[in-house]
Amino acid sequence: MHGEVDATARWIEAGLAELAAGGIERVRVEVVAERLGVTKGGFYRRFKDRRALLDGILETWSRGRTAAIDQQLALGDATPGQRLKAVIKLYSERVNAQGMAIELAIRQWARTDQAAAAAVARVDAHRLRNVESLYGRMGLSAEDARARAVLFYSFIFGQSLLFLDQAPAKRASLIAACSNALTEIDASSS
Amino acid sequence: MHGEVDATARWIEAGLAELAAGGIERVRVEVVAERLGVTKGGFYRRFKDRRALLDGILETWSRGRTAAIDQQLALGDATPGQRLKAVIKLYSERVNAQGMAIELAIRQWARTDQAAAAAVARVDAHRLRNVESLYGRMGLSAEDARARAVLFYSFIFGQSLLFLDQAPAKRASLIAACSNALTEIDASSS
DNA sequence: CCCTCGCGATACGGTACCGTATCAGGATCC
DNA sequence: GGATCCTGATACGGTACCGTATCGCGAGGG
Repeated sequence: MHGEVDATARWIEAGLAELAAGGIERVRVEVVAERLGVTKGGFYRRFKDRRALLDGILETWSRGRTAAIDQQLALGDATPGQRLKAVIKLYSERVNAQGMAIELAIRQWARTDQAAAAAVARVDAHRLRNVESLYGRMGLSAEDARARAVLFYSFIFGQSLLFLDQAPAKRASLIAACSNALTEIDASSS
Repeated sequence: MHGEVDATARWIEAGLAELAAGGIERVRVEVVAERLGVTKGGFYRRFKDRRALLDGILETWSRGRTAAIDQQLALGDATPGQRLKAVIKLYSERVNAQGMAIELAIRQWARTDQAAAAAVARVDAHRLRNVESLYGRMGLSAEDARARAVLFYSFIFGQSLLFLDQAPAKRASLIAACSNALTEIDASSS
């Protein structure tokens, strides 16, 4: 009986780790196999080819991301501002370096791969809808909420591009300042 | 006589094009040679190895970026707000898709390569200094100006990650809205 | 007019990877 | 206790690339 994790999932997991470590180009069948401590013998029994692994990675990633958003949506009594700050913290904290590395690698990959681009678009739509509604609840018009949501996520991804090696302390205070700027609403909308 | 462009520069130029098209992993000696319409025969006469080409690419890129900033600094009678808007426009316009593709590819590369990380850090420091001083001239404290500059560049890179395929019209209006938000200063700093 | 020399083409061996085919060793079923 | 599977190891041919060595050609200098 298969009391262990599905072996297919293990291949995908290892593929994601490799993706985080060196981009999609490093997700090679034999390299991932070595990470798993096996040879590629069993790979082609579960996956048609390397591309099938890549598609599995995309599927797992996009499912996980949208699930995380839905879960974050479900926490009950936080104000919109608190939730926005929580999202920024979630994405900018050192704990999540692996997740952000995967995110960036997939986005880079999406520039030349249709399937990856579709997965990213799906996840982004989910994210923007969520943050947009938070800004809406803070009193912004639909249009302003949309623009603010775009600015919000642009910041989240942008800051991870900007701080490649920055000292954590300095980085934290800068992010906090931006976090404040992004979670305040002033009445001076044009 | 060598009336043509330096052949070394041509290799680097072609390498940058390949970098934009598919990331650093696609910058292969034989691939770049094909783009130039030659074989790799002459390559190893000018470059020690593939790594030397990559270093040349970094050098050319970082020099070009810092030069562009200095030049942009030199335009005389624009207000800080106008200059900030001009920078956003410069980076977000479709014309510059190639430049942005190079930028993102190098940043992804920098996640696993020391030399690339150093080049990016050099260019970023130059950029942040410039934008920071513009915000300073608009009346922000040094600290606030710094944070605002970080937010500014995070947005610039983030939006290029966020809009992989978006319809240009929708994209333009969203960027305009963010552009306004980033170039206005209100007195409500904490 | 030949000699040399810089240049790119060609040819080569080596490596890392893909995908296929085949094989051996345990579990499972009868 | 054998026949049957399921699984991962091994072995193979093919491709794309790296870096080196060699060669032929055309341009200048004597």
